[in-house]
Amino acid sequence: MRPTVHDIAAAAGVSLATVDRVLNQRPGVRLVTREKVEAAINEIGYIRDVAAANLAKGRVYPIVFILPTGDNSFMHGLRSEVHQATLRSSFERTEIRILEVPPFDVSALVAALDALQGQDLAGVALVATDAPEVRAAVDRLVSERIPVVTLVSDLTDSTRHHYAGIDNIAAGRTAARLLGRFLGGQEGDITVLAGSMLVRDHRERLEGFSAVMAAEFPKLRLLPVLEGRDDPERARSLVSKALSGSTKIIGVYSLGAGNRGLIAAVKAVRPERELTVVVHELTQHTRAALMDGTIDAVLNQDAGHEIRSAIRVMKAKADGQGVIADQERIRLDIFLKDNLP
Amino acid sequence: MRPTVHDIAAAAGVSLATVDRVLNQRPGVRLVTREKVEAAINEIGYIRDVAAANLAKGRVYPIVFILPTGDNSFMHGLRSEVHQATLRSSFERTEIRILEVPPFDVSALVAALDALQGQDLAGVALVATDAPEVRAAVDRLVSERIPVVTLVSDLTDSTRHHYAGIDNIAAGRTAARLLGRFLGGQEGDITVLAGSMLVRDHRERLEGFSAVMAAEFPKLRLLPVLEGRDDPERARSLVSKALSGSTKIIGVYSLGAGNRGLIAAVKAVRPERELTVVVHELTQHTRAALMDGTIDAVLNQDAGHEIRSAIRVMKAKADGQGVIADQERIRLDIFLKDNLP
DNA sequence: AAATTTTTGATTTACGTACATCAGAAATCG
DNA sequence: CGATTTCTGATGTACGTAAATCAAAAATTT
Repeated sequence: MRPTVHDIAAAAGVSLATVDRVLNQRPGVRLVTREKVEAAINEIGYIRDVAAANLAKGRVYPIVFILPTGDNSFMHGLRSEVHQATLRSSFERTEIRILEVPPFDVSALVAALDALQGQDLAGVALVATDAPEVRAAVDRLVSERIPVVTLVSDLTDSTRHHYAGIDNIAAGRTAARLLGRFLGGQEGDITVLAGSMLVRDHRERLEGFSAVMAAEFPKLRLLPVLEGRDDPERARSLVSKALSGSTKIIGVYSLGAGNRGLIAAVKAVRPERELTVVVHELTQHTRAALMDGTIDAVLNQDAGHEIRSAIRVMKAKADGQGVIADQERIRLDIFLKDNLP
Repeated sequence: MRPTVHDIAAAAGVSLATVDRVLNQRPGVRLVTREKVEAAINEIGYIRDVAAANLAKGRVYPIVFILPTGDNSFMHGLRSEVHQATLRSSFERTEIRILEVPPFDVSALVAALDALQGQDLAGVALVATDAPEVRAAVDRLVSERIPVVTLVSDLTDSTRHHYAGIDNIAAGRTAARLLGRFLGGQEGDITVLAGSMLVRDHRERLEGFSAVMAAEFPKLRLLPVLEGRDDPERARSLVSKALSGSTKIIGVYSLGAGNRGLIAAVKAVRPERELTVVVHELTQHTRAALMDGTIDAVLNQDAGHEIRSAIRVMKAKADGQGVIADQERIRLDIFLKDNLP
């Protein structure tokens, strides 16, 4: 059986009350006594039973998710996964609140973050727009000892505790290799559709994609990036225009959301044009397009895993505990039509 | 706050003791009273606080893992993940025991399973060799109300509670499409290296692979399957012989373990021969081969996830609880050189 | 109706921790 | 040295559940 507070008390030759004072950093313990107790804790390898402690404390974890509004399927999925999590909240002792802010809107995000200051929170998770103001607002929360986790898109140089999302540079590189290999040795143009260069995940995907394309597939030329702002209609018109503008386009990489529009644009030129298409985020639209051959591969991050991981990490940080790093690594899923879940 | 046993007692107009008798199926409650209590439980939506119950019971979960011996890296990895789990056992209240049996050995596996009968276990996890005798032995454990989970390779038609592993037909299909697309429109032979057709995962991978190859890549011909018994040395000699036997081989699919040997065989004919190679299981050897270009893609199942998932599921079953299905789905990882973890 | 059996209630202890109170001991101050 | 402050111990209650005991009530049997 693992040691308890009683064992510490016995080992250190002090009373239970003193052990409690040390463990919970309450005042009224002389330095020498405190050290004696801490030595005993280390020696017998005491680890607090979090379940029992939570029971005694009646602990709950108030958590806030800040998510972008917008009607693309990926964000819908993310919101829906947070709602799923709220259904489990009585088991997990969480109290989840969702704030919605306009996408790519720095000041709205900052305002939402600042409004959380002073609240007693076990954690804040946000889809970050990568800007200095946002970073500063996050740092303010962190300095209030509130655990902060970035979701999907990370924040450069901030002090956030954790990032629950994929390695976007690797994702871009992977997309490039898939597209390049699928195209065999063909020569032609590649068009890239992004959401916005204001978010770090999109920038990083592009960076990885461009690097591998340049280094390993010299016969493929990248056209200037289209910014669809993750909006299906805008994406459709941009891609349509690009396709009619150049007949040399043989590949498409969509690194953001709004793929509903992209799929429509590609379908409109089929079957006259042969296109190899790699996109991000598995939704009902991209899934159908993968099945019917409009798309060749979908790169995905599992929103459910991200949300659950973010919650686990925030709770652990709030308790000053560690996490199983490997378990919290969000993986890049690659879906071909054969391995759809 | 969620309702407690006290709330049930008040709602049903009975004492705490009676509620306890109903909840824990203890004798001494009249049918009408029991129904009254059960009605109250449903009405107020009581859910047992598992943490508090475990605390009160001093509950531990004795779990047995039955793993094949053998010196291929994948099984080493699997064993190592179980060891990792034992390190967390004081937190998770598990008591994990590992039994080792020779690989592909039906009677040894049956003997190990039967030896567990009558023991008070919270779960048994095994890498199944797919045979009727094994299925019968598993069914015997299940009929003793011991939760049984198959790991990595499933058992046909058994009553096991859960399978913690990937969809191997999908894995085979995916391998075929990757190999087919990477080979462009080339014509030639494909050689397939398996471990043993006695295990269901290998059979299923082959089935999926063959199906997609036949249906979508008619220019690629499958050579007879080589059975390497997951042994590196045997794999090396089989593949070497095959490569020197036919100069038309342009692709290799290794659906089992022992890839150390396969890699050596491929390297021996490089760079004269151009081969596209897809293998299963990410190990230090396959990782290095992916990096240096010997291998083009690695399909992987995350052993750590499988073990942790198996433990979560066994604990939940032992408590008669449900699981988050999506969380327990083991995903097929596809690794190119760009997205290695 | 009495005797017996079955069912129910009341109460207590326990799990490991948190937290509060009060008295007593030890240290520090004047 | 006494007075004060600081530290420590002893003790009790609580969290939500499990499990046991014993007494009392209700149902059943004779």
